[in-house]
Amino acid sequence: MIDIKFIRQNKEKVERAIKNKGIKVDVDRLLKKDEERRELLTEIEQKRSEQKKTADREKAKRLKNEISVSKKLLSETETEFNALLSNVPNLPAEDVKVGKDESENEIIKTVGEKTKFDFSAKGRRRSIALATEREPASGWKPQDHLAIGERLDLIDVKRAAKTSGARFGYLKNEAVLIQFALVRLALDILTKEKFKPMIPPVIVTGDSMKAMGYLEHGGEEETYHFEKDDIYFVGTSEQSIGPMHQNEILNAKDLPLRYVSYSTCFRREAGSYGKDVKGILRVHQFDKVEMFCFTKPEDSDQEHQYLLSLEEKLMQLLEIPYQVVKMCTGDLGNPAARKFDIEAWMPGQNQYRETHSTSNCTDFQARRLNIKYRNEKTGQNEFVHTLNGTAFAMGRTIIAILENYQQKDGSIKIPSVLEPYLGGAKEIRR
RNA sequence: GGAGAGGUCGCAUAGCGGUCUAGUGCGCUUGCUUGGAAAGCAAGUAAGGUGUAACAGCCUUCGAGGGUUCAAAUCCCUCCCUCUCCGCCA
Repeated sequence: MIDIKFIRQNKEKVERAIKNKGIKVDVDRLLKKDEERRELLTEIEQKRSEQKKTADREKAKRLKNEISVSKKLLSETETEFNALLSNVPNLPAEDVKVGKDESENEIIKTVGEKTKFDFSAKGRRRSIALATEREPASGWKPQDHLAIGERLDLIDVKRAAKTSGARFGYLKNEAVLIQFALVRLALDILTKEKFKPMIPPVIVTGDSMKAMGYLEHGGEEETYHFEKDDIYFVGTSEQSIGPMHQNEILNAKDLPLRYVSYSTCFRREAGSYGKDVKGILRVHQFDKVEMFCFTKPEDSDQEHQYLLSLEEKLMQLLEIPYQVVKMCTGDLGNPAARKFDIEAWMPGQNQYRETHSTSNCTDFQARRLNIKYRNEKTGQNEFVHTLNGTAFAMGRTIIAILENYQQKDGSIKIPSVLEPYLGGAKEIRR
């Protein structure tokens, strides 16, 4: 949520931000409702004050009726006001490029060479950085994760379709062990960085979900919503970690407050029919290790860079080539002021695909969640900033490993950083 | 799922139609006192909105929402949550 006072004083700026995010909100009407709302409020407050003071019962009764009429008007006005206000997205940060959609995102960094498959040394895969000399042997093409997964009995989407429908998958055998290895690796790295490990609820109330800012502008369609109880399955554990401190005033000395949480994530993937239908790249359910931070406002940009650096560190440990993409305004989403994605090179698809995402949501979520800290300098309670970032999204990271680490003989080399977590296993072979 | 008890200012508690502008204790802050500390004494001690140059003022909030009343922490209704006992269960 954006501060209504800020909108009053910066109308043009807000309208430009809305336009740049590719969203429609009637700011004029919002401001009109704001004015109406305040007028009614003043009127009611005056009458209430009078009503309290008067000793005349007749007058009190008359005031009571007048107040009740105005209150009804006020409640209607506020309903519309709130709806309009919650549709105002977070403002993009100054340094974010104005752009229409993902086609205008900027690639700001590329790390590692696209994996080349040099099989001249009989199935031994060279390190990513060095394996640049040769083209693949003639007639040989890297397989995609589904082909690999089925051949090595690691992934089963056919049976998942039978039990659960489209866009589900069974992970099997070493794929499962790799998932838990990735979880351990992420937790080991991040607990050293003072992140508190969490396993959160994957179901949250409607209020929590709304506060995180993912329901507006079509977001509702992306969620599994159980209307009977007004609860949602989370699409990411961010939606469960953020609301945890709802209506709290955090201790300034505890900031930045960092959590790393492991949870299953649920997405309806409505509107993505026909897109990424192969394998487990885009599924309704996957597990993810997620970072979430609460910071002082002045620290959030630095924290954002820090989250990005941790994501990169994790990818570098896996030795998977990737690029860092900075989202343009049109691809930021509702709550984010700035967002970076990491896209891993996926040889089976011959393209970079998103595996990580990190956003600085500034005070947008904190306002709705009412999470503050005491600013020692001003003596005031101020809203904190919230940030989130992927540590590992399991399915996609496993895809990246299978596709980048495949050998000519059909086996998969285990990334060396994961070996200790897999009892020293070095490869998957059948 | 069944039965019962309860949710009040950071914590603990009182209040059960107007005296609540929510009392008291603890905690905390400041001052006095002290060589310093403790104790003692005194004062203060929420959030939000509106408003203001800034104060002031005014309004709201006793789990949430509705209702009764001139007047609600207090009465009524609905919902949420917590605790105890029973049942079921990984």
